[in-house]
Amino acid sequence: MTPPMDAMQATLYPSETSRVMAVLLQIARALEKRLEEGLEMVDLSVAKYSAIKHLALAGEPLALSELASRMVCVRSNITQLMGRLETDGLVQRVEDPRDRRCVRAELTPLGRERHAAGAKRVRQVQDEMAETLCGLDCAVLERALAALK
Amino acid sequence: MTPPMDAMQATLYPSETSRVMAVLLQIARALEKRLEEGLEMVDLSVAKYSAIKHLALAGEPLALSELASRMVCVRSNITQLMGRLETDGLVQRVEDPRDRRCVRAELTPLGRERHAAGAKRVRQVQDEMAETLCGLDCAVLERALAALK
DNA sequence: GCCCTACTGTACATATATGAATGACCGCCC
DNA sequence: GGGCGGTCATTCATATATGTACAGTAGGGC
Repeated sequence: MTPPMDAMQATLYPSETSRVMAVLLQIARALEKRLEEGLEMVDLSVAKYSAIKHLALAGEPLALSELASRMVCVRSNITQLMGRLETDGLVQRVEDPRDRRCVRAELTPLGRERHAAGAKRVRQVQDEMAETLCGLDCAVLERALAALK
Repeated sequence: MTPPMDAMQATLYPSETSRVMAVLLQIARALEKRLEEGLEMVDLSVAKYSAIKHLALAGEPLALSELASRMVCVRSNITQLMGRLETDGLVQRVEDPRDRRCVRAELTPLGRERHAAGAKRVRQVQDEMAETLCGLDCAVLERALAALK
C-alpha cells in the first residue's frame, strides 16, 4: 500500500484548486490500491512488478543503476528491492565481466512467468477502470503533467 | 517523498485507459513532491503536516484512534508519527481521565505556530498550481473518484 | 604508468506505511 | 460483581522510500 496522506483532502482551504488537488491525490491513491490488490493475487507488490516489468521490457539484464534510473528512484532502493526479488527467486544478480563495478539484474524463468501473470492482472484492473476513467480528457491531463514537471 | 512506482507509466499497454492511469499517477506524484518541497521549508513532512492540520481543525485533543481514522491510516502508524511529533515538540500526549485506555494528542503552542506556517506554504503551492490545474474539470474528477471508491 | 575524478553498488540511518500480536482497560450481560 | 468481548495504544516484523557515506573500479589526462 502506498501512503494516504491527505494534506489536501480536507476542507480548510476550499478553493477550487485545493479541491482539484485533493481529488487528484485521492484518485491516484485509489488507483494504486486497485493495482496493489490485483498484483497481490499473484504475490507481487507494485514495486516488485515495476522492477520485473522494466527487466522484461529491456529484454536483457540491466545494471542496477540503469534500473534505478528507469524506475525513477535512488540506487539504495534498488539494492533493497533486489534483495527481496532474489529471495522470491524472480531475479538474480549477475556480474558484468566488462565493468566489475557493475551488477546486473537478470530475470529468472520464474520471474518471467510472474511478470506475465502480473501484466495480466494489471490489464484486468485497467479494463475494470476503463468505464470509470473514460470521462477524463487525457490530453488535458497530459498538458497538466507537462506543466507540472 | 512519496514512492514513484510507475507500474503504469510505461508503454507496454498503451491503451487509452492505461495512459490515463499513468498520467494520473504521475500528476499525483508531482503534486505530492511540490507539497513536500513547500512543507520542507518549514521543517514539516506531509505526514506531520497532515496530523497537526487535523488537530488544529478539531480544536481539541484527539484520541490517537480518532486521529488515525481521520488520517485514514492504521493506529500503529500514528503511534510512530506521534513519537516523531513529540520529539519535534509539536504535539504532546495527554491522558484521558475518563477513559484510561485513551491517549489524546494535543497541539503545543509550537505545533500551532508550525501548522500556521505549513498552511501558508500549502496555500502558496496551491496558488502556484492554480493555473496548471484550472483546465481540469473538477466535477468529472469527482465523479471518477466516487466511482472508484 | 599514475593519479584524480566519476561512477558503481552497498551499508546505514531514518521516515513512512502496513498488519499481527499483546496487554490494559471499558462496559455490558447475567 | 465477575467474566467476556470489544476497544485502546503499543510493539514487532516487514516493505518501501530517501539521503549520506564508503570502498572498489573505470577511465582520462599528464
